[in-house]
Amino acid sequence: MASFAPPKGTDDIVPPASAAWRAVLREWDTWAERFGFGLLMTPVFEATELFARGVGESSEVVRKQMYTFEDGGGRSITLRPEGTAPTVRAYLASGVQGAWKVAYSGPMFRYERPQKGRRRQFYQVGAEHLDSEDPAADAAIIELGYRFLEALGVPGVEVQLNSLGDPEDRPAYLTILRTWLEERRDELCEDSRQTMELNPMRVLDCKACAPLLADAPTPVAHLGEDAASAYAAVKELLTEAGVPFVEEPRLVRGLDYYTRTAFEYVATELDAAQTALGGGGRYDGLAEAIGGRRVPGVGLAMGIDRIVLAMGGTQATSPLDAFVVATPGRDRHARGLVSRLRLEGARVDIADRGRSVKAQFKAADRSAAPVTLVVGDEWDQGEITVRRMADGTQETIGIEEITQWLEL
RNA sequence: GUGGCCGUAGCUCAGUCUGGUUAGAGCGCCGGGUUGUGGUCCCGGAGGCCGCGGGUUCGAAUCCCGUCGGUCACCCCA
Repeated sequence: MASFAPPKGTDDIVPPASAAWRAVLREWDTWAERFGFGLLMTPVFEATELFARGVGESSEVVRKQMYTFEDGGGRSITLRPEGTAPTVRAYLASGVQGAWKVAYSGPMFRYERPQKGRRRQFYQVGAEHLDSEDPAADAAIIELGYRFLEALGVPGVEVQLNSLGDPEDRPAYLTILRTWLEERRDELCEDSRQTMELNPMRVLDCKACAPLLADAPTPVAHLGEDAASAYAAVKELLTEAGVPFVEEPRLVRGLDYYTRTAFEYVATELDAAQTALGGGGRYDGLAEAIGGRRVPGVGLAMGIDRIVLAMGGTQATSPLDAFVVATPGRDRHARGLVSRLRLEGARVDIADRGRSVKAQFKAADRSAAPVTLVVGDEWDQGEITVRRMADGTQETIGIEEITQWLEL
């Protein structure tokens, strides 16, 4: 037998499970629009250099997780591992001046060993607010993500918040941190000792060293004046908006471009390996890092795979309002009825022609539609039979009453 | 990149330790019982290179080696 399995670490997302995905994407569109974010679509592949410079050479993503290949023209191409760098590139490419609020959704790619909630091709929704330094933009982004998860009914969502400070404050802080880490070098795990050389701040995130790091100097305790007042403003605005959050001084994100605000949405009810539903932060230096002018910005990204996991298969609503069954010889009438109902906005389906009534009812049952409409000889009297599938009760009604009966 | 577990029907699995006629079950699917009624019941049917390759043997789903795939965790992250 031929193997039709998709490539390692990728999935076909098929019904009925895909219903949850559809719900997530719809909810995202709704909330992004409510918050005033336009739609952005960028290529799924970009020049490798964009991510190398944007995401950062010291990040795990760039060092060993990129899908990179050479195209027919000898260019080094990379399947996008995240959406922020492409967004900033698109902003610079578009020639737009001033604030830009965009939202996107689509597949991202990272070459890793797959496991639960972590795939080589995974899906994110994201939003970015460019050319804004106002902490209100940070707060609105965080609120957007929170409202979205709330509306989906994701249980146990916790917003974790931190500030990583401005680039100008970074060298002084890093010196303090390095010194502190050096003094305890022997107590750190092997990974942390390596991370220390590459990007000392990320050591703070090491779970194995967590007890030791409880007293480590944190970026939020060494903020410059501007970053400190911005952080205070973000917290105040979130409180006013009614978005609960917890401060997490050792929260450090894996991508190198973050400055000031950093946050994560954590699903406290999931296993440790999948708790990170999404996150984001401010990236005031990113546009310059990829060779553009200074464009401060803040954004968020969330993993649809993780959100669906956290929702725990809660979607139970029927995908159809009605299923139509045709008795022998009534197929044309039945199909005409289906067309009419669809035009009126109903979600209706019908089986292939030539199937026995019994087989059609079986299909109706499987479709989970709450009612079945039977088109039979009563059609000639302007009537059809409607059957409630839950309890098997049925009655004959006038054709014109259908719309009303379906409560459309 | 590291480690554990697992590959037999569409799905879940038994059979593997102790090699031996045509490889099984449940569920699902299709048809019939009921030529206009599903979900229950009864009957029938389709559907298997036992992951792949090599080796041992008179004989391999079963033993050995390799390989590929799946899965979970570490790392990291979404």
